[in-house]
Amino acid sequence: MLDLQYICDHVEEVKRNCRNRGVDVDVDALVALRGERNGLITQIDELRHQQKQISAQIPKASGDARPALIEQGRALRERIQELQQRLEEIEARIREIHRRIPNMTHPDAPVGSDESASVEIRRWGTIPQFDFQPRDHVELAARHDLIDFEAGARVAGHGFYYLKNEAVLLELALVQYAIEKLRDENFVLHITPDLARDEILEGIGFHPRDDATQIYSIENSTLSLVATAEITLGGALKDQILDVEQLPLRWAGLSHCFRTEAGAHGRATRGIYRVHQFTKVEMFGFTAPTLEASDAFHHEILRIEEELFQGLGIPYRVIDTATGDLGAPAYRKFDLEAWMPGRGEGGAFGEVTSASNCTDYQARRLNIRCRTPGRKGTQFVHTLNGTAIAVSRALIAILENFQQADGSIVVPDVLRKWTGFDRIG
RNA sequence: GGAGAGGUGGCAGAGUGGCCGAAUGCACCGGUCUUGAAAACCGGCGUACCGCAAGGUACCGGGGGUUCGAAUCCCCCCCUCUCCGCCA
Repeated sequence: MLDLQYICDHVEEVKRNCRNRGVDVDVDALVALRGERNGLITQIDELRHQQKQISAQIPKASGDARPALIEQGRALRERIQELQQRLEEIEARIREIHRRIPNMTHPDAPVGSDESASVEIRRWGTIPQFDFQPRDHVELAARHDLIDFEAGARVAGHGFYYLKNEAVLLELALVQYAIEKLRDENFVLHITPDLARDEILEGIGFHPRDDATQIYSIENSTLSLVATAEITLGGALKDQILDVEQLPLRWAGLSHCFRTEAGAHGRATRGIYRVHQFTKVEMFGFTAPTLEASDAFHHEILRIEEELFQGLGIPYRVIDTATGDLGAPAYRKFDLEAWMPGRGEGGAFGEVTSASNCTDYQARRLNIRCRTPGRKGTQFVHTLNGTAIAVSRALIAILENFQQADGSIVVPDVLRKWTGFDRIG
């Protein structure tokens, strides 16, 4: 959520930003409604002021002066209630527009309506050249009995799967690898709940009970399954006031992630690229409320993501996400796309991580503030999030990049201390 | 699942219809004292909204209600804690 005052002070910028992000929202209506709202508030405050004065007179008033005062008070109450009702209607309309306005955008973020406008910043690694026809991860998994899609479908439906045998150890190794790296980077480690209250999801920017939601909700409750530990990590400090000197907070969280993938059917449904459940290690940052602070943290998250994939030896490219593809909360977003030899015709890059700077957009909704010594009041902190390892997609990259002519798969060196084996097959 | 207790400012914790936006303590900020620090003492210190300002209004878990007037009374909901049961 943007500050309403900011929106009204920067109408043209906000409108342009909405256009760039492909969000159709009537900013002028918002400004007009706010004017109406302010007028009403002024009126109501004045009436309440009168009412208070009358009420204060009553205990001191003589017996025969009282009935008239009481009657005046009653009349004022009724008038206030009327105006109050109108005010609430207007505020509801304001909220409806307000919540649809996305975050502002980093000046360097590429402007464009979709993915195709995103900019590749750099590449790392060498795309493997195979002197045989490379298999995709589904074939490789079948060959080594690593993933049971049929059992997943029988038990939980399409999009669920069982990891088996070496894949189990690979998942655990990837988690350990990411966790160890983040501990070395001085992140506070967490294993978070896999469910969260809907208000937390909304604060982060998800819409749990919407029609086209990405979120599984628990019936007869206000809980939903989390789509990422971003939700539980960010939500953990809801309504808290932090000391700016203890910022930035560097947090990491391990959780399962559940996604309905509504509307994604028929799109890359093969294998474990797009699934309803996976395991992920996530980074989250709370920084001081300045673009310098959050920008610096953003680049640090990106650096860590790159180092994780460099450590695995998986080629990737870094994408600066176009405005139309940022989603509402992000001010800027970098994605890592790993090379996946089995993807598309002859291999393709596939998204494996993302790193977002959400500035104060989430903090305003979650009411996470900080206090600065010598400064009056509080400010909303900046929040950031980034993927350390999303296991399912990292697994694809490992299986496909490190497959050998004989069908075996070489395990990245950095994982071997946890897998206990250096090759599958 | 059963029984009970409770939700008040950054924290702790008073407050059962008007004198309460709210005592007190801690924390924090400024000052006196001190070589410096601590202690002690003095003063200040919630958030948000409306207003050019003076100032005003709202906020005691959330929502409704009673009343001229509600932190305080009534109703509904949410949450937290304790004990018991069940359970990895």
